[in-house]
Amino acid sequence: MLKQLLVTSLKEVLGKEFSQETLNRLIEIPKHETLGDLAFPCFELAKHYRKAPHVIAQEIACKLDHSKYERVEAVGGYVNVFLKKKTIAWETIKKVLLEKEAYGSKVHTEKKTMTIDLSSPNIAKPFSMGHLRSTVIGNSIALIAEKQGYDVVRINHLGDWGTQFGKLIVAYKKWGKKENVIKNPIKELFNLYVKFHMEAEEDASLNDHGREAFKQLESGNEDALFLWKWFRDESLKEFMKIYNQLGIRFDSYHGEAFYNDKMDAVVTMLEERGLLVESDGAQVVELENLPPCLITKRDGTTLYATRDLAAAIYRQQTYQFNKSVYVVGNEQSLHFKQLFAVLEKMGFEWRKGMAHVPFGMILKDGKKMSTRKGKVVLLEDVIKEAIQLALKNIEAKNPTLIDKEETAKQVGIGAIIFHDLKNYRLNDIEFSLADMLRFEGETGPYVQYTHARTSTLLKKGKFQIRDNQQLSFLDKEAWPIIKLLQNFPQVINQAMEEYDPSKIAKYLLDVSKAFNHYYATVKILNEEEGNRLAIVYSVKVVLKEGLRLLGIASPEEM
RNA sequence: GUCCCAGUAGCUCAGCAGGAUAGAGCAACAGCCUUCUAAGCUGUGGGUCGGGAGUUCGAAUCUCUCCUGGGACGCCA
Repeated sequence: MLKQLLVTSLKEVLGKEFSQETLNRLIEIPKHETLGDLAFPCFELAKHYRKAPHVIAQEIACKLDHSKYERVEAVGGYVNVFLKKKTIAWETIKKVLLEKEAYGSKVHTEKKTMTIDLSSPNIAKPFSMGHLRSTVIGNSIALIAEKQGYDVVRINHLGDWGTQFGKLIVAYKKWGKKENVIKNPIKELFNLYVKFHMEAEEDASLNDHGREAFKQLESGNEDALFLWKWFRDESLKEFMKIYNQLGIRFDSYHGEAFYNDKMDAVVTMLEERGLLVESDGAQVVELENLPPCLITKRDGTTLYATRDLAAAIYRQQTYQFNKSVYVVGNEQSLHFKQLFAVLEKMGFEWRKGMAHVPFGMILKDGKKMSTRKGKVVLLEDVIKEAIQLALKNIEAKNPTLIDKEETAKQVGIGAIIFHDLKNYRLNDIEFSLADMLRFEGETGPYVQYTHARTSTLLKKGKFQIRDNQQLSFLDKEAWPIIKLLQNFPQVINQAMEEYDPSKIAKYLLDVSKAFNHYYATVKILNEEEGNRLAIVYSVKVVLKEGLRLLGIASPEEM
C-alpha cells in the first residue's frame, strides 16, 4: 500500500510525537495529479509546534528521505509527494504477473465459515426485480468472502411457509383448475393469489378461512400438504431456470417449512429461560428499546420470527459459522433487530457474528411495487430483452464473432447485474428498463468491452509471461492505471468490510476509463510492446477477476 | 405519533473515519475511425451540495433543528 511508504518516511522525520495511525489518517490522495501522488496536510501539526502550517510543510519537505521519491514539494501547508513511477509500476506488475487471478486474495490460517442468506423468493409468486437485488448482491458478497478466505455456505431461505399458503389453498379450491396450474404454474398460482386478495377486500371472512387452512397445513393435514408440495416443486423448477441463467448456485434450499418440526424446541427454550410473556393471547418476548417480538399467535401457530430463530440456531449447530449474513430488504430492518435481540437474550455468544445486510427497494413511479395487486415486472422478461438487444449489437458491430449467442447472454446478463450492483445497496432504485438495457457509459458491457480489448491486444501481440521480464519503460499515460491496479486488494477489503459490492463495480469503471484513455492515446502494439503488454495483461487480470466477484462473465471478444 | 433510510448538475449517481478549484455517466452541443474492436476517446455548457444554526484554521462530509420523499411499527413475510 502506497500510503505506508509515506507513513514510514514521516515517522523518521517526526519521531515519536505522532503515531502511525495518526499519520495514516492524515495522509490523503490529492484530487489533481499536479499535486502529486500522496499529500500530507500540516494544519493539525500547527497547534502542536506553534508554527504556521506552510512553515512546517517546508521543513518536512526538506527533511524527507528524497531517495525514495521522485519529487517532494511544499505547497500552502501541504507536503506533496511524487512517487518513483517506474519502481512502483514494476513492483505492481510483477506481483500481478506472479499471482495472476489470485491477486488480491487472502488466505486465512484457521478455517472461517460464513453463511449467507440470499435470494429467498416466495413460492407461488413470480421472481420479481426485488428478489433480483437480494440474489445478485448476496452472490457478490459470497464471492468476495470466498476471495477473502471464507468457506461460504449459500442458503436460499425459500418463502415456502406461512398464512399465504393457507390463502392459496383456499383460492385454489375455490377457483383453481388443475390443468391451468400444470400449464403455467407460477402465473396461474399468482393469479389465484391476486384474486384472493381482491375478493378478501369484499369478504373479510376469506382471511379467516385462509388462516384456518394454514393451521391445517401446519398440523400435517395430508390434503393441504399435497397441494403445498405440488406448488413448491413447480415454483422451484421455474426459479432454477433463472438461477442457471444468472450462473448462481446454492448449498441449501432449506426454506421456512424446513424448520416446521424445530419450532417447538425454540418455544421450549424461550420458556425455560423465562422469556415468554403472554399478551392478548399471543406469546411474545419483550425487548429493551424495541417493540416486543411475537413468537406464537393467538391460535397457537408460529410466525416469521419463530422460524428465523429456529433457522439461526440450526445454522450455528450445522455450520458453526463465524459470520452469518442476511441479504434482505431494508423494510425488514426491525425484524432483524428483534431477531438478534432475542438471540442475545437467549445468551448465544455467536449472535455477534450475525448481520443484516439491507438494501433499498425497486420503486415504480416513486412507490413500492405491490405484488398483491399483480403489478410486477418479471425478471424473466427483462433477461430475455437484454439478451436480444446484446445479440442485435453483436450482429451490427462484430458480425463474424464465433459464439454470438453465448456472448449475447454474457453481455445482456452482465448489463442487468452490473446495473444493480453499481450503486450503493441502500439506495432505492426507480425501475427503468431503458437504464438496465443501456450498454454504453458506466455499464457492465463497458467494462466487458474493455476486457475484450485487452484480450485482443494480448493475442495480437502474442504476449507471454517470461521469467526475465523487466519493465524498462513506462508511458506517463499508464501511471494512473498502475495506481489503480496497485489498489485492487484494498478495494476488495473495503467491499468485504462494508458488504458493499458497489465499491468493486465503481473501481472497475475507474480501471476501464483509465485503460481506455491509455488505449486512445498510446499505440500499444509498437516498439515498446513488451512493456506495454505486461500492463495490458495486468489490467485484464484485474478486470476479469473484478467482474467475477460481481458474478459477471468476461467474454474474450464481443 | 414513534423509529429507520435518503435529499449533491435537467436525469441517474460518486464523493461523507472534515482538507487544496465539488466529480462521473446519461441527455444536449462540437470534434475524432486509410493505423491495436467507435459497446470507445476528446472538448463545451450546466451546481445557493434540501433550508437554517453550531463545532473547527477548514464542513457536501460531524452535531442540532426544520422541510420534503420513502419505509417500518403485534397476530403477513
